[in-house]
Amino acid sequence: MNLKSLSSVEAPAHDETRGLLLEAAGEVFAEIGFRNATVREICRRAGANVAAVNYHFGDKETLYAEVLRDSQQKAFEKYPPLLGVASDAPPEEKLRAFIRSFLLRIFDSGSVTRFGKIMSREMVEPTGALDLLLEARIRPMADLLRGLVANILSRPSADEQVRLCCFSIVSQCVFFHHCRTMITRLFPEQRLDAAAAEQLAGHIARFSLAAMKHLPDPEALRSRRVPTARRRR
Amino acid sequence: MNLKSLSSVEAPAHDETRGLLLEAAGEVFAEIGFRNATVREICRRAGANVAAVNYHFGDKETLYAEVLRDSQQKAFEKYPPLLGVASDAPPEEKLRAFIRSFLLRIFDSGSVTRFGKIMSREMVEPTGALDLLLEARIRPMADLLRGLVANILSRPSADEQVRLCCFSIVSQCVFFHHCRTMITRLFPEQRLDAAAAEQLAGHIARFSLAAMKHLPDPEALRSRRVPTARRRR
DNA sequence: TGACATGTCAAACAAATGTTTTAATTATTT
DNA sequence: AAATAATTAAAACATTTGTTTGACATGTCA
Repeated sequence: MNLKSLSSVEAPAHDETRGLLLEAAGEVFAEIGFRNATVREICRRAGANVAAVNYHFGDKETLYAEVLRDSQQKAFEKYPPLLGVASDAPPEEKLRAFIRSFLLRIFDSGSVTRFGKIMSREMVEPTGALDLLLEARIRPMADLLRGLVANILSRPSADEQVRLCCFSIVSQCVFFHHCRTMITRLFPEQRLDAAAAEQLAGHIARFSLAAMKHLPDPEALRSRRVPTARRRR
Repeated sequence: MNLKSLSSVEAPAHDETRGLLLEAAGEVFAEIGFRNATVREICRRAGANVAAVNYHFGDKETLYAEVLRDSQQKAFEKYPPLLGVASDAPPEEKLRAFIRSFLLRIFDSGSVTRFGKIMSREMVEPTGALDLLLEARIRPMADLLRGLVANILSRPSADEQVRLCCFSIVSQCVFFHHCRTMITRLFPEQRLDAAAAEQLAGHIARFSLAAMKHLPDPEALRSRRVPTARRRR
């Protein structure tokens, strides 16, 4: 009857526990990782029976893959790689936007931050679920950044210098979730929240743009190393 | 008799298994981490009984702490922070040495590399063992770097700009063990070994020095943001 | 040699944990 | 309302894993 259709719209009753499990699993996996998380704890938080995970998802691993897919979707929905910048903007501005949304994706409070936490663990201890994200999300991001950097450096995308600069930029962004523990212990004065993201994004963009604009030319650098160079200074 | 003292010099016979356990544990912990490692696998590799770990070290955690202490010791013995640079060298040259030895410490083949692998995991999932290293090794390194950067930027050590630049430099170094998985999947052409360490160290030093030399002045930057700035261009 | 400390080993213990089973309950359809 | 399907619940299962135990061997020293 209409009562059924109505309830199914505002709250999907029949798979309510499935949703609760997904939510609880997201929390737990982000907090302590796939291996350390127990289905018992997940079910407890979801207010469900221990058997619920296996009934709704088959096994723990599939649940994890589902959580990763879900959190990644939400993270990129809220913070697309070039958030708030026109498609015809200059590459420097696009790079700033890229760095900023990267950091916001990490420092967002709430459930979005799960994606970053889970990804940190995937870097050190990859599961099969990572491969799904790689081609769908990560590689397009990498290609986008490579294009921007190539443009800024006026060099081909496949250039070694371009690749190295991409490493330098991304490394500064991921640093803050990978090393959060160490940073807060060594530098308690450094805040790590959404407000800090804006500050850090500004620094990383300035630092990287200054570097790329004034990087010594690789060809000149090579010839400088040759012992038979004509001029010593 | 002298037979005993002789054998104890060239090979400590009486605690031979202890050494074998330490070695095997180093391998296993570096490969799969503290949580995933089983004392059974460690003992198997050491050719010892399952009870050996508890007999020689008390428990698994103490063994882990011992491994971390040992690997850290060896890593810094072989690659001190300012490897191969005179104490009166200019700060730019010291920074180059700092970056280079950082990377060599990571990419060294053999048992030294364990330190980097274990540290990567400690960043994401710290154990109690991390605290021991923090004050003894990590903080002195951080202070050293901070001093160099402050010198290069001609700013006080406590300056925010200095702290941010330290982040930028260290992040580029640690990137290659934290994200090794992702890097090799996205950029199979990027080698990650001792030879690559030299190449990468060169890039990171050039990139960071170029950035710091040409970073816009923070005071000028702040005033530029003020809406009542006198001159628009 | 005999007493004693040290080290090793096989077996067992105890707890944690992913998964399965089977019955009960609830919802949906005929 | 009866039948059928979907979901939940409690208990049990099977495996893994850190640790302990008690017997046995080995070396040391009086």
